[in-house]
Amino acid sequence: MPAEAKVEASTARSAAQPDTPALTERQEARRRRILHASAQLASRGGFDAVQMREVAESSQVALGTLYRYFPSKVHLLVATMQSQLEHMHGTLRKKPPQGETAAERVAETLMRAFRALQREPHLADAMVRALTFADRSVSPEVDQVSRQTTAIILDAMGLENPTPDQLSAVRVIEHTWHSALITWLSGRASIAQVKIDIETVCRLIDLTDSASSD
Amino acid sequence: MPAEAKVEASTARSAAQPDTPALTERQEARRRRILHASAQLASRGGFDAVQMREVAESSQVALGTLYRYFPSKVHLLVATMQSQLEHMHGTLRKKPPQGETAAERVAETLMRAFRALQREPHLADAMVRALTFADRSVSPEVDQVSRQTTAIILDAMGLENPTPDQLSAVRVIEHTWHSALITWLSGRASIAQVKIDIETVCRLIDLTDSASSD
DNA sequence: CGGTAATCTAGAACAAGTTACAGAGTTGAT
DNA sequence: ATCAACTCTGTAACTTGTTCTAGATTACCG
Repeated sequence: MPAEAKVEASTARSAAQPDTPALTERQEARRRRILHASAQLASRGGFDAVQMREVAESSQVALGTLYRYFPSKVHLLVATMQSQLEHMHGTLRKKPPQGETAAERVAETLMRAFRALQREPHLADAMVRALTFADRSVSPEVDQVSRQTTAIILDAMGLENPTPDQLSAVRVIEHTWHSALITWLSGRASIAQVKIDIETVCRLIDLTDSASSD
Repeated sequence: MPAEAKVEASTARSAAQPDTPALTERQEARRRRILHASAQLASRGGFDAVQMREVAESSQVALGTLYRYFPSKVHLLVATMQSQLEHMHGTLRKKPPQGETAAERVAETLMRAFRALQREPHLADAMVRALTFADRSVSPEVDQVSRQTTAIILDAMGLENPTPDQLSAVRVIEHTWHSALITWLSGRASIAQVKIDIETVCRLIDLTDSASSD
């Protein structure tokens, strides 16, 4: 039998990954420390500043243990993004967007998220770069992030049963969102530019606004 | 004075970067060998298979020289993408798309490019991953790729003087194109999915089809 | 309590990107 | 032909992500 008493954690993570082997309290604590250290280092210097040895030291964990929890730097940063996304989804829920149309509400929501990212541009850099650099071995985790993002957008649209067309539009919005962030982070597009791109792509929603949910 | 007689090359590259110090024939040859080796290795195993030491060896160039020509692996792969893009733009010019509307023609063009990438998925992986992973130090080169892509799309639309709205739509299409490629490369989206996303985003063009060029 | 299986730690070792450097090779000018 | 300036080569060193290993800890079970 394994070490450290297993405890059923009721976090979003265990809910999302029911096959996860269930962690001890101390293990949960370690995991939190690691993610915290990761976010902290990322906030300073972005992707490059998140160095595995430093994360391990900051979180009081041996390097090998860090790799047991997160099998690669990209896994770690994608998990960091998951945790930040959950936080943001919670925040967004509290103040739903005010726009008249679904397109306006989605654009408003994404701009709100964008402003949050602007407050920690280095952290944003680390998370987004990891997300787009992730290879197949990180697919499940990246997919989880994608689902979370989709949920946020659908929330903003106020839809229960989106049509396939609407889901396509949402996917395109996500594509634009990620790629626009990258162009901003690498200094090739201004904040204003990103705003325009988001507003532009959100018009797609109106194209599918007729047929809709229950 | 420097070594090796300077020769004014009339390639797309020197035309695009007039500040480039102009290369010797032998230097042009080295550069070509390097790009060729890069593409070859990428075609095998994707991003990870492009190892700087191997590229240097394959192209009969010392490691230091490789770094003089391309200051990082990402620079190298972005340059590889530039060269591939030029080739593709040439190919596409020869057979313009047949669609009735601008949206159809753009979608057709991108799908043609997509099919080309499918023939060398590893190469596509290396180039696209490099492109989205590039940091600020590669901005000029990435921007060049972006301009080239924009040119291809505008060609397909058949526009001379695009409106700001249309340029926004084109940017969003590019965002979707890059991000959709990534989801495909990382196995999170099927080919069919990418097709749908491209077709979906191309509808944006119709939204701006009224006001247009001469 | 004692045993055992899994986990954790500390540190070495390895891999690949990047940098540094000494010496040889080119090139254009004089 | 010689020189100065630049470039190229070959190689070692350094950095950081990743893997490996031996020994200490922890948790559970009887």
